[in-house]
Amino acid sequence: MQEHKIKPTESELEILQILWEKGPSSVRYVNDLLNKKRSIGYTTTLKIMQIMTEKKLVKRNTESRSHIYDALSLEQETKKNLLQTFINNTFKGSTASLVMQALGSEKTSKEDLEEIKSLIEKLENK
Amino acid sequence: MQEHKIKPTESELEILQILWEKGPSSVRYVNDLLNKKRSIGYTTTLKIMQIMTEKKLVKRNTESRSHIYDALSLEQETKKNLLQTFINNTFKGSTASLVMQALGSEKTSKEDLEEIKSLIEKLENK
DNA sequence: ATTGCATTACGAAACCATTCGTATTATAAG
DNA sequence: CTTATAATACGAATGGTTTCGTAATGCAAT
Repeated sequence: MQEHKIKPTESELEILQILWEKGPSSVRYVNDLLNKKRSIGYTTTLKIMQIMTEKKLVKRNTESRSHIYDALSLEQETKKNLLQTFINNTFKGSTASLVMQALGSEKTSKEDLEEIKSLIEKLENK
Repeated sequence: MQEHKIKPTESELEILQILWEKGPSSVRYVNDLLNKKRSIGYTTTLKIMQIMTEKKLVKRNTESRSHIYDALSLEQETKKNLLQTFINNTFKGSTASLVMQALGSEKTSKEDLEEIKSLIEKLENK
């Protein structure tokens, strides 16, 4: 369990997503991946990851020449927190409003709709 | 249709929610409502609303002594944009992931679940 | 050991949101 | 008209993110 609310910034979240997906990584590796999406300098990525270390969003292994960073916050936990904050700010705390808006305005595949429907049915039978 | 992406800050969104719900309002009125949730100075609220005017998030009528502000962006449109950005940043663009996370980790009432289910069924029959 | 390269460390600049103190202005009451 | 009150205008401080230049450092190859 975390002490403080985990609220990564957009840049930090970008990096966390990479660490969650790829596992422990060097700055070089993360920066290369980021640059496939947008232009960002190496030292910028480094700086953000150093700050993330101070904030305990990641931990780093400094044994080898190039430090290896690993996410400390869990993907699920973090997304859950971010989502809760977002629902509170934007949909006045109503999960249903969020879901209606999401499904209503976005194109979701038949398979995804089916999956969501069965989740709902599972939730209803509890 | 808007030229630029509408991205109100948290404070601005707080104010927009009030304007959407209550209609055109004075700074005094908005500030009083805000202070039911949290402590915020009158001139702070004023300043934010002035900035929102510059950003064209609201328009203001300066005819009377106390200016009356009105939301320029539509509630639906704005929330849709914010949601899309959030899904992109946090759920890699997957609406289904967002919905699963939302329904899975939050307690949603039976009525809401039913409503969502019938929305899904309506979407499936198109 | 020296050189060259990649990495980390440091610090500053630019930008933006938030906050509020103070000054100015308009209105209403007397 | 004068004064008190309430509103707006202005500007500045604060705090945080993002960005990057430059310096220092470690490592590997010669």
